[in-house]
Amino acid sequence: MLTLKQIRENSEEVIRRLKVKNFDAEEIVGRILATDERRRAIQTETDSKQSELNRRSKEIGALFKEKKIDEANAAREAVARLKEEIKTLHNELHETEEKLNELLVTLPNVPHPSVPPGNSDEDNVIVREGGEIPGLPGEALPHWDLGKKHALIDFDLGNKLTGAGFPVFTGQGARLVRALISFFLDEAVRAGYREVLPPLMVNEASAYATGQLPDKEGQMYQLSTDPYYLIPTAEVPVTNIYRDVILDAEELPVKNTAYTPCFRREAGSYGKDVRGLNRVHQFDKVEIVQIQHPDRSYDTLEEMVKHVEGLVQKLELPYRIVQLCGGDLSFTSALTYDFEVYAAAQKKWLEVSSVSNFESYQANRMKLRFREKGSKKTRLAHTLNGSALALPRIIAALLENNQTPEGIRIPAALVPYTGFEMIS
RNA sequence: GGAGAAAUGGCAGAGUGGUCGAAUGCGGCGGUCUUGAAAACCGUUGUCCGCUUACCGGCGGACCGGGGGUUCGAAUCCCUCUUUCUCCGCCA
Repeated sequence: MLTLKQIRENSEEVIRRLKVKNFDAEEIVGRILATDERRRAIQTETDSKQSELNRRSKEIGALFKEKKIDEANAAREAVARLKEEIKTLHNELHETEEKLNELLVTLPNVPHPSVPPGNSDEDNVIVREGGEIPGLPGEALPHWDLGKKHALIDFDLGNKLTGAGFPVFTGQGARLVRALISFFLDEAVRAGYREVLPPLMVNEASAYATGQLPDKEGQMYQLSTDPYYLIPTAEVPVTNIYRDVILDAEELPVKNTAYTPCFRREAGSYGKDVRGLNRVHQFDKVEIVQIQHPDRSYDTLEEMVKHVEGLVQKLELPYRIVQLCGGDLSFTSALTYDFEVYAAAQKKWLEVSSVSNFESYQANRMKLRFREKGSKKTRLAHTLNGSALALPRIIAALLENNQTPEGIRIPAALVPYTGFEMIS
């Protein structure tokens, strides 16, 4: 969430920039400022009363020690009312703090000044394109047909075992999944990321810290037996490693990578673009996460984009990088680049990665700070993450684009991992 | 799942109702000594909030696993939750 300082000192700017996200913050910001003022007034009063009580308690203790029992008892009665007042103020303070927090979490992150205005993905800006779109013959098959033809992906079986959106990979298909995971992890480790294998379920505090709660509660699978959520992305556990942590500035940037399955309910998205692997409830993804000094976080964002770009290039996929417009930007992000690859049989661009800078929005929620050498003050760090990469749509594009009369060609970079050059 | 024990600062560990944000040791930081380093010695060393301050800082409040309670006063007593350890059971 945004810091109170940010809102207090730049309220006009916050309101103005949130308009780029099509978010009208005017009223909420007003209420936040009023509630904050009230909170501080109550705290000042509580503190001074508490200070008095503390002082008197010490006096009473001293009186008892001097055996002045009557005086001590009189003093005890005298503080009774003070205690009542403090109790009332305390409750009020608590309520006000809670209310303030409830208001704060409804404010999305402020977009970076470079974010273009817009309402939907149609207003996103193409930053860069690369690779070549293959010319396929008219009878080219979409990946769901290829998956069936070569016994790589079984959607019906997944439906039997679990339900729609839980595909089963088989044979060379399963092997391709494993190869991609290993390839992506190796590339990340080569780029200096530490490999992490986190839990696939997280508690409420973790889901809250990265912003899944309360904003996207309906998108996560929740257990009914324990208060845990199935992770929608490795971002959640991996970023939360640093919840309530104070780092030394020299430790930055902190770079972690993790492969995990991801679980998403995808409530509200049906019909459009959900065929085959285009949208599923469980999928595999390698995520890269960085914690960086605020002065350098945008350089880091570029570095991460470059990393992801290197991956799609090695996979020889036609791609484009788009900067999300305000309306398409997620609740917690300040700036996001999406990667899309072209699936030549479907003739569709498929989103395979999302690389974002959250600035201090997540860090503030999870109290992730760092300290400059020699300084006593702590500052909020910046958090960033990106998919590197999400598998299903990569597989869709690989299968579709590389189909030949002899079978499906595996890009050279992947062959050491698959152990075969051709699916046939 | 059952029984017992425990949770204190970066770490180890003392503290069982007041003068305790907390002894001591280690670690960290600054210094003395040294050509340099080590050792030794001296000093310093948590976080958050509020008020104040041009700045250094000052004052007040909170925090000894989380939440609640008893008391004029709680690290210390009580309740509750969580976690860890030991034993038993189950188990890949």
